[in-house]
Amino acid sequence: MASRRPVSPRKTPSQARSRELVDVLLKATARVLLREGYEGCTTNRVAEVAGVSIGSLYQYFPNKESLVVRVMERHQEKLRAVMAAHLEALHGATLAAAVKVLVQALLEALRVEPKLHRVFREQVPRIGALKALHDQNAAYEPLVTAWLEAHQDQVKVVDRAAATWVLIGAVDGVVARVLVDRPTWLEEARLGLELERLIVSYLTA
Amino acid sequence: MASRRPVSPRKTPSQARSRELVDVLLKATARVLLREGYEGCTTNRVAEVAGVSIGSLYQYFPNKESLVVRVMERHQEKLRAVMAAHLEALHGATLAAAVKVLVQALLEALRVEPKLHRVFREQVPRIGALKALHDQNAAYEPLVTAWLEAHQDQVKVVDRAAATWVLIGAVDGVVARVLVDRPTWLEEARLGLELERLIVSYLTA
DNA sequence: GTCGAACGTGAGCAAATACTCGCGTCGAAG
DNA sequence: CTTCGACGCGAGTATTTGCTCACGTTCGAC
Repeated sequence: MASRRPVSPRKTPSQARSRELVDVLLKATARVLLREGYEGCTTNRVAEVAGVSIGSLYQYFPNKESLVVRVMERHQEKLRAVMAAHLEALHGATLAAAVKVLVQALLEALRVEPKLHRVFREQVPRIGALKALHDQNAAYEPLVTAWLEAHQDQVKVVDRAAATWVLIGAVDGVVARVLVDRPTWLEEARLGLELERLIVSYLTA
Repeated sequence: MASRRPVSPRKTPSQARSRELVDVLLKATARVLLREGYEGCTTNRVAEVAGVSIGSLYQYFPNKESLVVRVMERHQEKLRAVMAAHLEALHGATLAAAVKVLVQALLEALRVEPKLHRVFREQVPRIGALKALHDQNAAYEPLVTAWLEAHQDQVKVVDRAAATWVLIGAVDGVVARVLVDRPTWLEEARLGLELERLIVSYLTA
């Protein structure tokens, strides 16, 4: 292998054809990730699947990691968009209603590309620039804490910081398990109901 | 790299010195995993750290994956042993008491080698023979379901199968989050209390 | 039409890495 | 003491893979 981690800056696509090329490359990366896994996702293979020269790939992406980072970022932006569309309904909602909204928003977001989401979780290592992307949902910490504070009259919580991590961890864990072991449950109402019960009962018991 | 996935069977250590060699290799693997991560855990590096010839390594381990598999198996055996030591106290316990026992058993097990545990979770890919080891806690499914059935008089659960996955996922998720973002909490009582509340309130709400 | 810049190409390099093989050493059974 | 198999060694091989570079092509401004 050549020198590890080339830092050399790459071109930014300016003309239409090169912007399309970048798009084709990212789609190919996702495709390869799905079919061959992270280890099989080599730069040469991505270029081949994209029907693009390996040299062109390296004009816009400095290394393999940056490819996967961009694909994950794109995916997470989609998730955020789907969730954001639901969060309007939060204003002035009771605790139970708010939880329902949040859970439904989360589940609908996960239905966007569950297979790809699973590959990210199972195979993409939590290393370097990729690590930050995995910890994305840890970024919700202040939001959850604030939300708990806003509903403090309806919530029985001793330690708000601890409750925040427990909530995030628990929901994230259930989602991960379902994604891997019972993916079809994403389409069923039961999962949402159980998640709501998990959250509400923990907060109000 | 040589031919992928050599299936050739390896020697089983019979004399004392070779059994020690295998032990040294496994300890070195754990050490390298901790310090250099999974990607940096090459067979050559493991042999070097172990102070052992690369050839000797390949006499007892057919490939890199088998090394990591053995290290994870060893670790999981330790966890099981720690947990098993606590599970005597389960007989005839009430639901709340049983949950307390289970949570404490789990937390004590996690305190064995949390750093290593974290590396397994964060970096070891869920691929091939390693995948099964990651899904270890999914193996608790029938036990949890049976346990729910045994306490059905104290538990308000609609769908026992769904509840099982929610429980396993939630606990696993909280543990993962704590291990990564708040490792010091493993030593504090608060975490156990919150976990108990999460489980008990979900089951009895 | 012309010219310079952006774009696209793919053969091929350099480093890394999983793994083998031939040879020397040690241990223990007789 | 001899012998034989288990043990241990590490230089070396086959292959992969991330990445570069010299060259040809297309685009768009003038």
